[in-house]
Amino acid sequence: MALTRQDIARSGLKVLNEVGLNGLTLRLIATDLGVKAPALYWHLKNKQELLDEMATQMYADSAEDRRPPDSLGEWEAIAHGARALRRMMLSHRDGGKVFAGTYLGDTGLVGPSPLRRSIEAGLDERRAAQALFTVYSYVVGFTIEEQAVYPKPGELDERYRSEAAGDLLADVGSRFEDGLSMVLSGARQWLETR
Amino acid sequence: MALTRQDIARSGLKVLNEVGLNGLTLRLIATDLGVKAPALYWHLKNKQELLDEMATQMYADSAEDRRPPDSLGEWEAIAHGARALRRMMLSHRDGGKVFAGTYLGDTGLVGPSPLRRSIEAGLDERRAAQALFTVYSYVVGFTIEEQAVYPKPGELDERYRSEAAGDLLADVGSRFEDGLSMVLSGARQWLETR
DNA sequence: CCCAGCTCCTTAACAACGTTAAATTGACCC
DNA sequence: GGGTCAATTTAACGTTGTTAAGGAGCTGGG
Repeated sequence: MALTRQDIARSGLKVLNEVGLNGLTLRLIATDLGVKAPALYWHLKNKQELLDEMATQMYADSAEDRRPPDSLGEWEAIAHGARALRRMMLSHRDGGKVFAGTYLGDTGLVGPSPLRRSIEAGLDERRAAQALFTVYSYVVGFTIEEQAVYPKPGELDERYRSEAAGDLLADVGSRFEDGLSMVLSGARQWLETR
Repeated sequence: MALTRQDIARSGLKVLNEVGLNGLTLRLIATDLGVKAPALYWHLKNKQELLDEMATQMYADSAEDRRPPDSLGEWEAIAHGARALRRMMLSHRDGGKVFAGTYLGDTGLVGPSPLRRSIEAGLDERRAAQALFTVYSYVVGFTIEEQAVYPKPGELDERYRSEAAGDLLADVGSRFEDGLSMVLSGARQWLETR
C-alpha cells in the first residue's frame, strides 16, 4: 500500500522519541517505514513540511485528550485544554520545540471548543481569542523550558544537575499548575472588566 | 589576536540575522571571523555549545535594556523586563528559538533585579521566583509564536498570509501588551493571596 | 640563543545529511 | 498488451558537523 503523509508524520514522531530532534533524519524515518529516503519527497516538499506535518499530527492525536468533559465549566475547560496541551508536548521528545512555531495544517490555533463556549457565553470573540492565546503562550513557553531541563520524560539534563535541586526542578507539575492558575485568573479578570 | 568565545557568539548572532537559524553554519561564522571552521573547535565543544553561547551573549547584550529605571515600581519593573525580553528575541532572527530552552552560561534564569526587589519587598523568595518564571514563560511562548508568523522583523511568513489579516496578525504589539497585563495581574494576585 | 612546550589555527578528510534527477516498478485502463 | 500514471529506487551532488594531524608563532628556562 502506498504511503500517506499521515504515515510519515506518525513514523516521524516515533523516531523523534527515539533519537530526539537533532537526531531526526529523513533516512531514519524512511527506514522505519521500509522505504528509501527519496520516497518521502513524493509526499513532502522538504523536511520543514515534515516537521509541520508532525506537529499537526501530534495535535490531532491529542484531540481526544484535549476535549473537555461537558460537565466542566468554561474556565475549567480551558484549564483542561492547557494541561492536555502540556501533556501532548511532554509525551514526545522535544515535543515543545517541534510544536512551537510550526504551521498547523488543518486545525485552528487554539482548540475551538473552549473558544466556542466563551462566545456562546456572550463574550467578545476577539477578546476571548486573545485571552486564550495568552494561556496558550504560557503553556508553550513553560513546556519548552521544562523540556530543556527534562529532555526525555523522567530524565534530567546533566547541565542542570548542579542547579540546587529544590529550585528550578522541584515538582515541575505543581509549578505548572501555579503558573496556570495565575494566567487563568488574570485572563478571566481581563475578560470581565469592560 | 586570538579569538574568544564572545567573538564567536557575536559573529554567530550577526550571521543568524542574515541567514536564519536553518542557514546558520559553522563555516559561515568562521568565514565572517576570517578563520577556517575547525578553528572554532578550539573554543567550543560543538555547535550546541555555540548556540548556548549565542543565547548567553544576546541575553548579556540586552542587560542594559532590561535594567529597570529606579523610578519604576516593583510590577512596572517586571513589565519593563518582560518587554525588554521580547525586544531582545525580536531583534535577532529566530531569536526566540535560539533563546528558548538553551542553557544560559553565567546569569540566572530571570533577571535578578526584579526578583531582588520582590524579596526586599518582603515576599517569599520561592513564590516570587515562581511568579516571575510564569511571566517569563508567557513572554517566551508568545514571542516564539510571533516569530513564526513574522520570521524577520516586519516581514510576514507567506503561509499565514491567508489567515484573515485582522485575527492573528493585527497589532502584535498590543496583543502582547494585553496578554502581559493578564499575566501580571494574575501573578500579582497570586502572590498577594497568602 | 635555542629549544621545549603551549596556544591557536590550518589542511585534509570523513561519514552523514537534505535534496534532485533519472530510471524502474507495479497497477489499472482502453 | 501497450500506455499511462502513481509511487518508489538507484545514483549522485554539494554541504554540513566534526575529527585527526600538523604547523606557525609566542614564551620562558637552561
